[in-house]
Amino acid sequence: MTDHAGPGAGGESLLYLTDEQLRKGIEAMFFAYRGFTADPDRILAENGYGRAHHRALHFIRRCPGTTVNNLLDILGVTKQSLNRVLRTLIEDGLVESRVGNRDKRERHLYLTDKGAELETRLSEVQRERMRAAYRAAGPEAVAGFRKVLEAMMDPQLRAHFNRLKEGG
Amino acid sequence: MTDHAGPGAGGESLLYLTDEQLRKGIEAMFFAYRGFTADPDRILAENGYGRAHHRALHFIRRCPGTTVNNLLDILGVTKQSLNRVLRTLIEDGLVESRVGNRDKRERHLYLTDKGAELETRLSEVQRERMRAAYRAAGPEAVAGFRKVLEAMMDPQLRAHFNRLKEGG
DNA sequence: TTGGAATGTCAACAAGGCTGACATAAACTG
DNA sequence: CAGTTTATGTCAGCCTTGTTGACATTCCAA
Repeated sequence: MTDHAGPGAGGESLLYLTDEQLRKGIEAMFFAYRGFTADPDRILAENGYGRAHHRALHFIRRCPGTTVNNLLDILGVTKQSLNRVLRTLIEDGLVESRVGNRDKRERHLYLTDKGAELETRLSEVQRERMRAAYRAAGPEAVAGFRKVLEAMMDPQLRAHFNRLKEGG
Repeated sequence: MTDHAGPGAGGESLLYLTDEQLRKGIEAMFFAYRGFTADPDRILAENGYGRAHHRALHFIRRCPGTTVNNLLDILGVTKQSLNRVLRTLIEDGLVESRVGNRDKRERHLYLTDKGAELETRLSEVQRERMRAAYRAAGPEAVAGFRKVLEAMMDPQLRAHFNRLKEGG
């Protein structure tokens, strides 16, 4: 893995990165993302949902009462796409949509108990995979992992990312 | 970012991982993957291709002469899906399919000059994003990043991953 | 020679992106 | 108050990319 840290501890010095090393990182992202989504995908398929539903459930749990517009920003899809997903989740009683108090144009989204239950099941297997990977890789690796991922995001998404409640 | 590494420096000891920390890692994967694919997606859209084409081009470049079956394993899609993509790439003169010598049922896949050119353009922007993230995060972070990603893969995919030529 | 493997192809279907157009209600602005 | 903007929902249609099932071809190997 040739750390090749350059001179001092602190620094951004030059970091030699061959095309091959970078390609390997690209492939690592590709294969890891497959693993990352594999477990929840199975549960979703059993219940007749897809990844789009998972994403909505995840962020509604994380930001209870979020508006549709905020969710659109986070997910980066069109309102038509999101609406299709939300409609089924609401019809199926997993998500509740409440008209806003201050601004009655806005809809605030919440998980119902049933929605929270499915979200928990999905999240559980995914967290378990993360936990196992974190443990296998060790604490320093975890810190590095998150640094690189954060640096890889588009700035606007990084802002969203950092705005989400940090639990640790 | 409160790394919270647990007691001593060295160890795998117990690594306390709250659900919130794990969720944050999940979100990091989600947002980072968006960034990861954003740049090539733009180039692909200009040329009327999609991510599936990119994946095929990437692995054909990495494994020149690979068979369709091998590619199916790596990509994890059905032969019908892959075939649709390969057909357009072959029709457009980006990929060449040569009948095998030893086993004439097999098709060996190669990029044409034109295909290599597009792959290079796609790869370039993606490598540039990786390079920037790696540099921003620092060498130790890169090592950790790859450790966690590798631990996150399904074993079978990890085997594929490790079989790919390592440039560093 | 026959079975099975590797490949290709056709058809149909679904999820989940997209655009464009249009509707409604509420809020804001002058 | 009139007009505009904002937030949301909805309809219709299109595309990519995944799926399954069925079937043809080719050819290695027993």
